[in-house]
Order: sequence, then C-alpha cells, then structure tokens
Amino acid sequence: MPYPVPMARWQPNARERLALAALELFAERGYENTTVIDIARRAGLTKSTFFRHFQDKREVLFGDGTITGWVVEAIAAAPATATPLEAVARALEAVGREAFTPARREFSARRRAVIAANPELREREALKGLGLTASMAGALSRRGVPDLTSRVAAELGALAWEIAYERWIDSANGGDFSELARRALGELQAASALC
Amino acid sequence: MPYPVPMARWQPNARERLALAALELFAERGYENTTVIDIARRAGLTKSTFFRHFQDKREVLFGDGTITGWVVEAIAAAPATATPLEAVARALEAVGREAFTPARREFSARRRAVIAANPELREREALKGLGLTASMAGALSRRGVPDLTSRVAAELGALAWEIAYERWIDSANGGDFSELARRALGELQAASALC
DNA sequence: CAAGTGATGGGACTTTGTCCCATCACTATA
DNA sequence: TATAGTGATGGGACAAAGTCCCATCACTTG
Repeated sequence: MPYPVPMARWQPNARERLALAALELFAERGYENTTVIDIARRAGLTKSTFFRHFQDKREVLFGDGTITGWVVEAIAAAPATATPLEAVARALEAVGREAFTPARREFSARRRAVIAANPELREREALKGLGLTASMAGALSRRGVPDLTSRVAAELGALAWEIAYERWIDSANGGDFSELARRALGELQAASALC
Repeated sequence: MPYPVPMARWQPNARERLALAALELFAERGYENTTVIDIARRAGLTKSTFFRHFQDKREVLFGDGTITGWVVEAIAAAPATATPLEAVARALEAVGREAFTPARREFSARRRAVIAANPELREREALKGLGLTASMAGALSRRGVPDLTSRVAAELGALAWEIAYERWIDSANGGDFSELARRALGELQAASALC
C-alpha cells in the first residue's frame, strides 16, 4: 500500500544484523579468528557502530535481558498458593513459550556450539547464568519465600534449565522445551531427596 | 647458618610476587586503573614475565587449582557409607582446614572486595565457580552417586560455600570456615525440604 | 671449558575497547 | 521555504591487552 516507501536513511535493525553476522562468522571460522571489524563489515557497518550497540565482542551473542524479564514476571504471576518450585516451573514454561520455540531451535543449537567452543564466551555465559539465577531467587523472595529456600529453588531451576536446554537442542525431533523443563525439574526434586 | 647463601640469579617466587603486587594495586587504585606493566614493575619484573606466569590479567587473582584438588580428594576419601551431602561437607571442611585458615582471612577479605568491585573479575570468578561445582559433581559420580543427585549435591555445596565464605569474611571475630560451612549446608538441606 | 638450560628482558605487532569529532538525511519549527 | 536541530553512523587517534620471537646471561652439566 504505501507506495512511496520512505527510503530509510540507514538499513534497519543494525543490532540484529550485527548479531547475525557475528554468529555466522564465529561458526565459520571461530570466535578468535573473527575480528570485530569483520563482523561490522559483514553487517555493512563499522567498528564504531558495533561498539555503540554492544559493550564488547562477547556481548554480541547474548540477549538484552528480555528472557530475564519473562522469568521474573512468570514467578511473580504464579498463584499465591504455588510452591517455590512450582513458580520456577512456570518461569521455565514461559521461557519455552516465548523464547525457546521450535522455530529457534536451530539458531539456539548453532549459538550453543559457538559458545561451547570458546572460553571467553563460556565465561560470559557463566556470568549471565549467575545473574539469571539471582533474578529468580529475588523474584521468589518477593513472593515471601524465605531467603535460603529462594536460593535453593533458584539453583534447582537453573540446573533444570541447563538440562532441559541440552536435551532440547539434542533432540532430533522437535521436543518441547517447556515439557522438558518440567520433567527435568521433577527429576531434580526427586534427586534432592537422595542427598 | 648458611653463610655462603648462593645468590640466586633471580628473586624467587615471581608468581607470588606478581599476585601480591596485583592485589595491592587493585585495592589501591582499582582493577581498571592498574596496568599489567604497573603490576610487573611493582614486582620487579616485566610484562613478558607476567604473561609467562598468568594467562591474562584476571587470572593473577585466582589460584592454580590446588583448592579444587583438595575438594576432589576429600570427596573421594569420604567413607563409603557417607551420603553425598556428607561427602560434600567433608570437602568444605578440608577447604577450611587447608585454605581458609584464620591467618588468610584478611587476605581473603581484600581479595573478595577487589573482585566484587569489578565485572571482569566477577566474570572470571563465575567461571571458576562453575568449574569447581563440576569437579565436585564429578567426584561424587565417581563414588557411584547417580548423575542428577551428584549435580544437585554439588550445587548445594557451592551454595553453602558462598554463604559460609561471606559469613566467614564478615565475622568480626575469627569464625571457623569449616564450622560455618557445615552449618550453612545444614540450613540448605532444611531449605530444600520447603521447595 | 664448552655446550646447554631456563627464567627473564625487550620490542614489534594485532586486536580490543574508548573518545571525540565529522557527516548528513530526516524533522520540527518559524 | 528556510533554518536549526536530531541521531545513527563513519573515521581516526589512542591506550592497554595479549602474542610472538629473539636476545641475554647466570648457572649447570658433561
């Protein structure tokens, strides 16, 4: 309809283009053999612009906190009668619904392989994981859950996340992340009893 | 006694001198306001030598894996009848006995403050924490503990470590790390039941 | 006494990340 | 229509991290 499509001054979605270019290049030739300038060039941009969008080279593979937001909201929104672990289970379900959808499985698999192959990226992911766990614990505390219980439940949630994520990526068919997460959480709860 | 002390060609303990110089400088003027060249100079060495002893600037604040070794050995050495959490408790006790002694509390407090003040250092610590947790889980698995149980017990151990470490550092008197760790582990076990 | 060893010094080089200023299509206002 | 912003981008200078390779030289070994 809009015939006179206003020619944008710049190509849109610079951030997304950079992130995609980075993932491609990292997968093709490895993280350490890829320069920030390479990434920017493939995205049709420059080094300056790259660092305007991302704090550093690692950050280009990590989201902007949207997932953390969903997790926190889901925990807050759980019924008042829900146990801490039930609230965590709903958070993982929300992640499966909003983020780890079947359409993104391929992308997630590539991203995961790239991160696994590089220590710097694993390090960044470790920090992101701590942050997410702390956010879950905080959200549980705001529900009135005692401090240590919050932290334990959050750790179990993080562990279930990891396990479910791995199974989701590795499942040849299209397993559902939400289901896998719920199952993992159940297994962990059972395992806790054996400690 | 040793009159003819053989004059060593170089000052000994280059690695330790570098680590000490780094901690001092980071505490004095902050991690990002300290150059690797600054550190080397204070230790009477050069940048080349610094990078010969440490992979990167962050690593200068982190040990060489000795603690991990003690933890793994302690878990392996626990009686066959010990539960997973009991084995973990012995590992934490070993750490208190070998590493977190009263004499090193002051040092640990400074080191902790420096790390807490810098994102890069927190990131490195996060990765080290993951490694240690994985080591504990591995040691438990080698005892025949089922996989998920190992991982849960290791996570609880890591959490108890964090909590006990913080309390140990903050205790004005000289609390004993081993005791604090055992108590923290007990509290976490109780908290697990409320999940 | 000669050859070797090994921790250190030193300098060239690439890359990351910071800073600051220039550019220029688009926008709002007069 | 003229004019003064706005804001995402470009570009270059710069400091520091980290890599590489060769030189040095007290000590050791045969």
